[in-house]
Amino acid sequence: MLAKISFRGKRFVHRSLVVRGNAATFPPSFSLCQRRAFDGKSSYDYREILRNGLSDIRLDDAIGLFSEMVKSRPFPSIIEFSKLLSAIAKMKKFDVVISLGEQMQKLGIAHDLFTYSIFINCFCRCSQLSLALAILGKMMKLGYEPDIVTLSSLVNGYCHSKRISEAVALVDQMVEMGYQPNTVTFTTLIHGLFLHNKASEAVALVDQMVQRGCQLSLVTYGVVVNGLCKKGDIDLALSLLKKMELGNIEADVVIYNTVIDGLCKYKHVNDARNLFNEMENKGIKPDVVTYNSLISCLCNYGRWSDASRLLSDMIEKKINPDVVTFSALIDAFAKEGKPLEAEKLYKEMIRRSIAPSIVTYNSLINGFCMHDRLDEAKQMFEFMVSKGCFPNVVTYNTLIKGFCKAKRVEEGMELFREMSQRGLVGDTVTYTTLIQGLFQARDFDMAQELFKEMVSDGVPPNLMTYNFLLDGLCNNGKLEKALVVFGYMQKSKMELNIFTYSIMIEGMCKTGKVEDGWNLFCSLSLKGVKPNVVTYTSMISGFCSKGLKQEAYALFKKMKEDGPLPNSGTYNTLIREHLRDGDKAASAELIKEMRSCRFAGDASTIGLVTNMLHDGRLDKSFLEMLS
DNA sequence: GTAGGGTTAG
Repeated sequence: MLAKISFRGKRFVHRSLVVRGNAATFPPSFSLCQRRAFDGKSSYDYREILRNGLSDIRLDDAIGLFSEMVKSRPFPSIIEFSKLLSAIAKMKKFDVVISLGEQMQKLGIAHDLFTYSIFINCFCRCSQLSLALAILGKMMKLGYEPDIVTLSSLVNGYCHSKRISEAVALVDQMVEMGYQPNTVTFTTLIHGLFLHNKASEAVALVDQMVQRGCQLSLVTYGVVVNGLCKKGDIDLALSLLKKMELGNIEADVVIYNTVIDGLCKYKHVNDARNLFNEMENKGIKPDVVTYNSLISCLCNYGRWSDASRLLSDMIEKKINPDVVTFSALIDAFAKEGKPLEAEKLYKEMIRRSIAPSIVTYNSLINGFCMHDRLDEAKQMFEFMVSKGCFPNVVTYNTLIKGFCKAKRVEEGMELFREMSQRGLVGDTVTYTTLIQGLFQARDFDMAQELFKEMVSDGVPPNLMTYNFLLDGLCNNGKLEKALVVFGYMQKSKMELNIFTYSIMIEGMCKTGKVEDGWNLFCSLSLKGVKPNVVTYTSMISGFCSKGLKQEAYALFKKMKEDGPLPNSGTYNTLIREHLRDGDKAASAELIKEMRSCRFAGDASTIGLVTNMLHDGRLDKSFLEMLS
């Protein structure tokens, strides 16, 4: 069950262990082997290493140290073991700690309160809460009472095991039993609440902890500011940052980065830049992450020249760009259809010995796909594999989307099969893209087949998947089936959007169920969903098809008063209705209005007018008016 | 010698 750690004994010994003695004459590893060969056991003092502190020790060396410790007789004290274990836990190598603990057990080295506490923490951190609880039971049987530290670890364990209500209950229980939750306990729970999208409870708990006399720490502020930024409450995050600084807790670069990134994500680039200046004025140096947030943000706006300027700026300030910096810029240039610029940046990152990552390659592939250069996309795909960088589900999704968009859905399906052969599992995006592609190619059966496969494979369809399915069914004359799916969607927890309703309204209107369509349209305001231009146009078209010209015109009027702006489709639908009706004056009037909005007659309208010209119902001037 | 957290790219 637990990860086994392979021991490669001597290779793990820390350099400082061998510097003493004949290090000058022998290379380190050689000198060590020599000594081992002499006496068959370690001849250096692990105690000295422990005394000197383990803060900078590497994992390999820590494991080597452990293997030396278990060789010595008598065994080192449990305090010495716990120093080593906690150093490894600080590296977040929790599985290693657990494995070493098991080895101690096998060797008959008894644990104490501290080592048990370390194991409980490690089990909690790697989501093995039940094992943590088992250790707690064992520990209590031995007469050790858990203290606030151990209990806080368990609170963390519940938070990380999606059992937030039990985490809350545990803290309540602790209070009942007379424990005093401290800053760490509260901060852990606040973090858990944010992780479970319970931001308001988290914020309320901050107030409670203050009332209980617990000081907020930099960590507490970090948790809260991050949680607020992630849900878009940037103003509150910003005011907390100010409050923290007024309370004499010194801000660091990371908390500024968090807020700057939040501002970037929620489209306040200028505020982000202002905060950037503010932090510099306060003497907090921005780092590569700060720049990466700003550069990515500018790239997302297509402001690649501003982004490039920031790259020069950071290099000037001797802040080294990394793979994230280059990937963001390469992504922007590739999307913009500037492959030469992207390649220049790619070469520059190689020159700086920065290894491209899968994200870099995926961006390059996406750039080619977006500009219908599928052959080059595939070449890039092969190139990345040749460089030992293996495609992931995003790589395949990008290529599949490219092929579907280029109406080459069979090749998309081929890629889908290939990825399965490589042991990669398609996700919601993969299936959704292919279902859309298949419907577009009018391969209705295969599309529905794939939807079934998606569900049976346990890949959860999302709203987009369902919308494509509804659209496909409606376009295939299967309104009844679409209505069943729609009914299911309404009963589910999914929040349907205007696309869902537009598809259904159009489907109803096109099959003559205009009244049903109208009822659904009227129900939208109750649902708090605003109809868009497509919804209005579908409904207007529905009225027209039933000859309900007045209703159509009334809805058009309402749309102009408080709805979305009519588009070419809206005008053309109404113009055709007037023409069929023989109402030349009204048609001419509407064509004029449409032209003033810079729209022109569409193929369907021009076709109708041409026919009417031939049979003499219209004169030439109509055709001229249309374009 | 034991507990908590926050930032960036597709």
